[in-house]
Amino acid sequence: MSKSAIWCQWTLGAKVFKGHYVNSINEKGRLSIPSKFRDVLSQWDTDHLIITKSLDKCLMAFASEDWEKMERKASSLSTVRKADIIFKRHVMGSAEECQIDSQGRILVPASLRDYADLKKKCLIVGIVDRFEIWDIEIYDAYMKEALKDPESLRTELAELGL
Amino acid sequence: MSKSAIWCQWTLGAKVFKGHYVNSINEKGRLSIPSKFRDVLSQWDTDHLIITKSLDKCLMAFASEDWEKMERKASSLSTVRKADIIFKRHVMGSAEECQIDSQGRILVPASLRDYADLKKKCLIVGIVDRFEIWDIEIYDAYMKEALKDPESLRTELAELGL
DNA sequence: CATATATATGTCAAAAAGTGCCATTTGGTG
DNA sequence: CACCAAATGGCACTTTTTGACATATATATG
Repeated sequence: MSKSAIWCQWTLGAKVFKGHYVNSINEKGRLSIPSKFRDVLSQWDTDHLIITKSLDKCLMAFASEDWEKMERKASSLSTVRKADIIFKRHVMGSAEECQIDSQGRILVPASLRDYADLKKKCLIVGIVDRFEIWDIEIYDAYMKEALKDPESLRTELAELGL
Repeated sequence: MSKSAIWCQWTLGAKVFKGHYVNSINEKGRLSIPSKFRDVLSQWDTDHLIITKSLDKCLMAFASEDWEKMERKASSLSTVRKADIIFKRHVMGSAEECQIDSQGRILVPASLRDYADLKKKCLIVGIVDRFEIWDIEIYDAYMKEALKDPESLRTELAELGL
């Protein structure tokens, strides 16, 4: 499937994940999914998410349709090439299906909670076809670092036509 | 059999092994299999696993159906080529059948336990048609090393369209 | 061959983790 | 300010995991 085909899909009026939300996770790992995001999910008529580790210290959440695209990509990766295996172990291996309960919450599995070091306040960031879950302090520190050298970031992005 | 044929099988709603779980192995080598994985096994209507050594310092576990695929592949390997023989000795030769008990536990045979250096906390990683069992410290060290240069990993993966 | 030692298995119970439901709080909107 | 929807907190209940202990089986040793 070409990239442009995917892109078309998003331009045809489909709802996408966007925006920043700060929600709290409790001691047992329950976290409310922002209602706007539940709206987005409802267009796939699904009440579950696939949650997995990002390469960054945060989690990624997908609707199952989009997760399957990831799986398809992963299945074409090598079983011996190092980068490929690392990706499969880390990203594919840690994926878990999470049911959204009647009050719009999920239980974030313990190992994922630990990985992203989710404490209390979580930042939920919509990124078109998926969203990320960060511990808010970690996110703040990360962005502070990322924006420390804004000029070279501008240069890189400008090269991409932005 | 082509890769795409295998892939089709997974898209037809079959449950697959996925997710990271941290369980403890006791002094006698007993280890709980995550209940989600037992669900996956139940679709094959089986209560035993084939466990063997990975090329990495961890174990691999298969449902018997999928193990047979491995055996078929192995039987097509050369009897004289070095890599083939090593693979057969190491992976096929060390395979053991483990019964899941009424509480969902297996006894990990001593030789395999030693190989993977399983101490207390084990990480169990679902990888579609099999799962891996790691000592958690070894896994962390492995991933830390693997992710040490995240930028080049990102670059490599980006080249694959990820 | 009898005995000691280690290894394996079965069962029980405590502890930890996950789930469902209801009540309260929060925050936005008219 | 009153209303509504969204988010959170609390509690009871279920399932899963773990630890402990007793019994059984195997292996080694004198």
